[in-house]
Amino acid sequence: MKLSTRGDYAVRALLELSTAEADNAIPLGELAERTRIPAKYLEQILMRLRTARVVRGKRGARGGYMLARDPHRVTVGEVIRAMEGPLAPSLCASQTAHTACPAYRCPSEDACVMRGLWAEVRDAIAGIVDHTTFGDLAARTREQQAAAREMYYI
Amino acid sequence: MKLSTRGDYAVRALLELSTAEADNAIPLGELAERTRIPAKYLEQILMRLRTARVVRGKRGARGGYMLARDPHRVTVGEVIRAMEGPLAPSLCASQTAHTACPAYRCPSEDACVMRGLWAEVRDAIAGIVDHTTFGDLAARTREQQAAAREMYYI
DNA sequence: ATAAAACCTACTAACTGGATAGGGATTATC
DNA sequence: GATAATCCCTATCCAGTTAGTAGGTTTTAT
Repeated sequence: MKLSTRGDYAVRALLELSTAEADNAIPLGELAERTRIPAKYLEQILMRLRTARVVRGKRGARGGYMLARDPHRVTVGEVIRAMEGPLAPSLCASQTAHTACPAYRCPSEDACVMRGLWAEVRDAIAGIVDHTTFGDLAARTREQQAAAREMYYI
Repeated sequence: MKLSTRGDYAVRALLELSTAEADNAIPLGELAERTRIPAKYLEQILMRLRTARVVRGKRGARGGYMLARDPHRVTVGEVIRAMEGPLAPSLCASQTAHTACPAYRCPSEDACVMRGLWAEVRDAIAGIVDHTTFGDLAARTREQQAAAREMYYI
């Protein structure tokens, strides 16, 4: 159930964008440097995120990338789905990309025991990632940093 | 977060073995036929499951495969891990195969916001699959079949 | 002895992940 | 209006994994 680097990179880059000031575009090069993600690879990821309407690009000099919305309105789940596809372990249990069950002995959608289990798992994952926004993550990051500073002063 | 066919096949084959009578070995060919999984591929999967001590093979004529334990003592989580690796979205949040966080800006294990989130997801998944056994699944299957028969008689 | 079966190793084709490369289009600034 | 910075887009490449096939060796019930 591991995330590919694509998903991991996307989340990390967005967290970086979320902690930046609103309406302040960060150029690819700087974002890549800050996150230590290969620039040209990050560019492709940002293209996907743009297609998903999660980020916006501003062209030309002084351009860069910024969140397309308020960080509190961008969920982690939406980003993971954009990068990795549906959350469900099996497409027969997916709400966003449902397909028929591949099992030979699947009695019917409603009666399929495996599908029931995969749907439980999907709901459990979605319950977390769809209710966590980049606004939340940015806030937690700030809290952590404040806590670290306090430690330092003692 | 999708399962590969390997994981899906493994679970389906084990469910088939779980509904069989105890101590009654099912030969590869029959298991493949019942589940409609390519026989030689299923064989490799069963080899892995044997290494994981989930199934046992009985050689020679009248041989076949059977569960190595009572179905109620084989969890879905254990099988998924054997086929797909750790459940956690990132290895930094894995309990079974922990490694350092790959993020450049990771402040520390305990303070890492991303790791916290991935750990939540891992716990949510594990909470389901580690508490669901093939005994449970077999029972649910029998219930469904009984319900289907009842429908038929009405 | 024979046939049925697990066991094991090697191979292959296709796909995916993780990049790298390079050119075209747009825009702020001088 | 030239220029430099920047996004935008497509192509290519390599390595590893997935999904499957093939064919042999060993064990065992009959």
